[in-house]
Amino acid sequence: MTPAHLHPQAHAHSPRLATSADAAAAAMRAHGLRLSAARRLVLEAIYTAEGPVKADEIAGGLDGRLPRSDLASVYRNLETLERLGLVRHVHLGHGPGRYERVGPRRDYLVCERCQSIASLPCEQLEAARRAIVQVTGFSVRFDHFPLTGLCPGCSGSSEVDRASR
Amino acid sequence: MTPAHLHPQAHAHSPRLATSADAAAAAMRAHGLRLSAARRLVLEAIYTAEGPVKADEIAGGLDGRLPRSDLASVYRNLETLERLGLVRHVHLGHGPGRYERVGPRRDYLVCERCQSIASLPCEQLEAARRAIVQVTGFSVRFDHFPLTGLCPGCSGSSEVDRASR
DNA sequence: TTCGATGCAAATAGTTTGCATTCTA
DNA sequence: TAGAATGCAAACTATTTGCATCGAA
Repeated sequence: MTPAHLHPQAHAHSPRLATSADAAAAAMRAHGLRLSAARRLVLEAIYTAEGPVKADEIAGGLDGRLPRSDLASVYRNLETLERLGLVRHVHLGHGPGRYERVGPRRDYLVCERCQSIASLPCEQLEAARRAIVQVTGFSVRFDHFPLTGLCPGCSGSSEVDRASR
Repeated sequence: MTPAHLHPQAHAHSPRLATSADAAAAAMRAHGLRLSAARRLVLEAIYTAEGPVKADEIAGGLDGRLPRSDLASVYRNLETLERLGLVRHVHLGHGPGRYERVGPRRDYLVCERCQSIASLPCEQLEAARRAIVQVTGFSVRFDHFPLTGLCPGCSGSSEVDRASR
């Protein structure tokens, strides 16, 4: 039903996708799965987006950057790709999950006052994780649920400001 | 704003509730709100339960320990009580939120392999929070979304065990 | 020419909202 | 007795599932 727009210059325009598509194709074959157009599209979306994206954003075609697709299939494919280790999902607060490619992991910090989001490579919080394993015995990660709190700006503000919301 | 807090048993049947009910009544009056039966019931559930409880568990009457009530009203009252600072909610993973009384805060650690849950007073992870504010400038808390990772048992297990699920 | 994957619709889980009725202050 | 709160139903958001059809290998 929507075959035509998928194949054009994937190589010229999406270098990173080309690579991931290869990796994906390999993973697919290794598991006896098919690399369908819809599947390729989800991968393309994950690699086109700057950060973690919502399923409905993928289905919506990322603001016209990609063709739209069926939401249920998007979810099914995200699950498949997660199982294959090509994609993972994170939470940046309440609301829908966000999906991103598996790669260098980042931790996300969400300000509960101004909602600003910061992120940084996981390694930078290694000391904090060590402090936690030392006290609790748990080897924790900060990269699935968000770290919430006050951003530098909001934690520095006055009591009056803080009371205003 | 949060006056009468932790008095030991004042009355025979619901010692902790009696106190919280007083605090609640005060907070209600201070905001021109009414302390209705349904509202009292939600508070009673929060103080009866051992840990954080789901809205539908409250509506269900905590396994017969309390009368059942309407789920929508439970949600409305939880929201009200949260606004008044008597209740707060946490997440212990995917799935429904859990509600607990405001009081000494605890952080929750969830094992992503065996699903076991541990908790400890927030203060015990102060060093970790300091490490994070030092690197990021964010003053984070670990008590709203769970800390996930591997519990002592699961992180110590062999590759073979780990591969089995 | 299979059977895995799709697309649509319907189901499910968690939570919120509209509204006529009830009950607290 | 005014209007806050209830209870029921319906809406809503996020996600999953059933199923007939389609298409990649």
